[in-house]
Amino acid sequence: MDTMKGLKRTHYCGQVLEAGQTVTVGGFCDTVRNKGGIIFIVLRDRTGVVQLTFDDTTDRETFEKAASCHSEYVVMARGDVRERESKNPKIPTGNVEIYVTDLRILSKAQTTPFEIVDNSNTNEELRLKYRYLDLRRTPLQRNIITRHEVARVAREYFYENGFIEIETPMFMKSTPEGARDYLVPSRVHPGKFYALPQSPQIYKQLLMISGFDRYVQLSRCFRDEDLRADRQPEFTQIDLEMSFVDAQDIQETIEGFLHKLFKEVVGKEISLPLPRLTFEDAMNRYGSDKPDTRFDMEIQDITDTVKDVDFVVFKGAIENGGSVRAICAKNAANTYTRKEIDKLTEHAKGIGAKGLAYVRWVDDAPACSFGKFLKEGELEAILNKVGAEKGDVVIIMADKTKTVLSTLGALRLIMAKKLDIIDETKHNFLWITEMPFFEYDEENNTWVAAHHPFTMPMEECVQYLETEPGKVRAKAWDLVLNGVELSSGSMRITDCELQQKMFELLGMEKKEIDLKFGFLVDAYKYAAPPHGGMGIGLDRLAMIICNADNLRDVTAFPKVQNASELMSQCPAEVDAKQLEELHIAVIPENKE
RNA sequence: GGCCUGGUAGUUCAGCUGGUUAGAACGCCGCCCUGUCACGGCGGAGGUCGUGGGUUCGAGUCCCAUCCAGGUCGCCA
Repeated sequence: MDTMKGLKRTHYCGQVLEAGQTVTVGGFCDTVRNKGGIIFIVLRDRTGVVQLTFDDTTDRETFEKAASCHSEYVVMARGDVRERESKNPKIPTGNVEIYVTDLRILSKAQTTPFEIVDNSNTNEELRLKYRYLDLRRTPLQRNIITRHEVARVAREYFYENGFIEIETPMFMKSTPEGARDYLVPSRVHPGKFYALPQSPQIYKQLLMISGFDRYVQLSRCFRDEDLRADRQPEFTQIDLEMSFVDAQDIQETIEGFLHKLFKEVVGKEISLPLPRLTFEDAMNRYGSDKPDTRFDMEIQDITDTVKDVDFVVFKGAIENGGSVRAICAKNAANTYTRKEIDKLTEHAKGIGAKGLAYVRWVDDAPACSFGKFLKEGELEAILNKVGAEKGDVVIIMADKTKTVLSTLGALRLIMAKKLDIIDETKHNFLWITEMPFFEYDEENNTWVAAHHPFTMPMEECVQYLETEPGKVRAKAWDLVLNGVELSSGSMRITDCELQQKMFELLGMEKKEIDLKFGFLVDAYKYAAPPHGGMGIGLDRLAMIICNADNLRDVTAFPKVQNASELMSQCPAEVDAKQLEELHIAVIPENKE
């Protein structure tokens, strides 16, 4: 094995070189093409590839060394740049090659468990086990670097706009509301635990009370909940808080950031201000609090149109205070055959629907699943109402309005995907405003906070706090991009009395409040500027910018669905001795 | 916890209503090749069919259980 003694890297592989230069490069052997009398090695580093060439003008020892190189060996090479005899227009450095005079094999590689190629079909499980090899692949390198660019622009933007970056603790007090906490035991406090932050929420509010005025942090957050494609147990937030502002100011600040980000990283000018939709409108039109607006297919209320239809399903729903709503899928009749609609219905049943009615308009006569209940003109009225034409499929559902909306909202996404009508090049941002303050917990028959308990209600709703909690809207908002919730923010309560009242409304006893949030309640007694803030999911933002459909593709070392990491095999058992030091006894899982 | 999908050479896959010695491509190893770039030619090695049980004369294939991975619902104030 060689050393790099006497060599110093002068260029990266992806840099465009000119004939006549003498350069030194280092990297991984991407491919070795040994033609017998001439050898080509494609050398790769994080910037790209360059071709190294060896032939009968190369000295014997170097030539033989080149012949012994294999994929993924780490080498350094010094040599002269020449124009290629046969150029390769497919790569940026394809016009030149390096005639190597000094080759050093710095590290040999065992055959890798999968090929390090751009379009790897290899099972993700294996790639995650050897994550460090997977990360050598160009597409992942590109994603990780793009993620870095997002972080870089965020820091630049917020620093330029007077934000101060302050680190808040990773060890904090557990507050069992909301998501489950990851707990950290304490050696010196037997039976006591820290919690890893789900967000720096409380600390950043305290920083406003301390007068820092504008705070930002790229903060790791932790939630012990089940994973999804867009949910990892640890993730990064661009977390910020601002004083002497209202919702509009905060949103404008974020819009400024997104504008700069997309201009610099995506090369795209997004037009401001970003569109806004109230929560209620979003639910009514898209059946979701995070609508994907890259396509239409909006939900339409046809309750009035069908109120006289003699169909027990419609009638029943309307009599019980529910509604009948529909989505019209344009030109879907060929894709959505009877069989496909049945499949869709099965799926709908799986997510809470009792069934679906449909109209499939192929030929001149639309096929209607409830046609036999219809009187003259009623079908035409429905089709007219939803704007259906020949070739369309109309999906109709009748039930409690909440169920209808959420189900049709889910079907809308499934159908759009299958119909391939989503323009992947679009970046559709959307503010969702006037979020509901409370959610009804059907299991326990109580109202629970939809946000953290420091969220400010809208002034005009304060009067309903005790009488009609369902009517109360919060000074809280979400930012949605292409149907993914990117960010959420709110104004905070600074009035001690109102805060006290909120805690009471949420059913918290004074003792409990003191125990959990006493320090925060106390803090607000010493005056606080009006303030609010947001947390932007950096991982999700990077995911969408990279056009990835999974957070794992923009996370260097991600966890899999059961929150373990396949490479290091964590979480793992620990020594009995360690547990003893921490005063922890493990109760075996109860398996029946 | 529920539902859906998948697990066969190192990798990606094929393997029919159960039936000789489980195949292909890429990768790997050896030899040849002076303009390759998805290099090419010739030859070769490589398999506990995720695991455990069952049905059968006979199981990669059928049944049951289980493990692993993915998606999703619940969950994520």
